[in-house]
Amino acid sequence: MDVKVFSDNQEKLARYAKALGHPVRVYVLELLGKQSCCYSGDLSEELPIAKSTLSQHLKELKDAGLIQGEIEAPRVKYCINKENWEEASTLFKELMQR
Amino acid sequence: MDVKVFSDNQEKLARYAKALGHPVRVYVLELLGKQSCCYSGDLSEELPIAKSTLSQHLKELKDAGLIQGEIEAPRVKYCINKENWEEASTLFKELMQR
DNA sequence: AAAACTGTTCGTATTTTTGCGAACAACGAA
DNA sequence: TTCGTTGTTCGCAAAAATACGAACAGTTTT
Repeated sequence: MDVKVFSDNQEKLARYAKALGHPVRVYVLELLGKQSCCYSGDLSEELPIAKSTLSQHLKELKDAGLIQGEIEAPRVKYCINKENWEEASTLFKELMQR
Repeated sequence: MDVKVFSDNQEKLARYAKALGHPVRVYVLELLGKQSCCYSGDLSEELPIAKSTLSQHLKELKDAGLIQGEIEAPRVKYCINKENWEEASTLFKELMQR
């Protein structure tokens, strides 16, 4: 049976927050707030982490639904997943506005 | 020397987000948004987790600066740490508003 | 086709998080 | 002072997160 303890929104918010819970991922999302899209390679140059590590962080953001990747020739173009981003925004707003 | 890669705000935001990255902690903060304070014992009854586990979650929120605890007779009263909560609110708002 | 470029996946190691029960500490009540 | 209540801390175990380099896969360039 399994009684439900947390609301969907609580679970979702926690999931989004968790995805935001690392400086690298905040960095990426902040960048995507400013410039609509970015390439993994550019990030790799700015950040002092191995590219495999960066790839994992991007995967986390993707799995959480906050970004989406699009293959573009040799590279991968990342941008915000607008729908989920707005959902996250709403959830955070609801929580914080008091 | 250690060159700085992330801004203070990025680090702070990640820290706050991390603290929000668990349903139990979201639950607590949501509650504190509605009712100004709460007691660990009440939470313990509503949530299906051991009291030691709850205590740890509260400690995390405290360490992150989002709540503060005040000893009140036999119990402990928790409430929002207003200053930091507002800082977190601002940081999230800045990130999300686009 | 071979080489170069870009990014993911794999294997591994380390650290952190999550969770529990038992033991403990602080306090008020009997 | 002894007992009960409340909540934290300790010790432990299991799971997840973080990070790296090596190997791999898909394209494009040569």
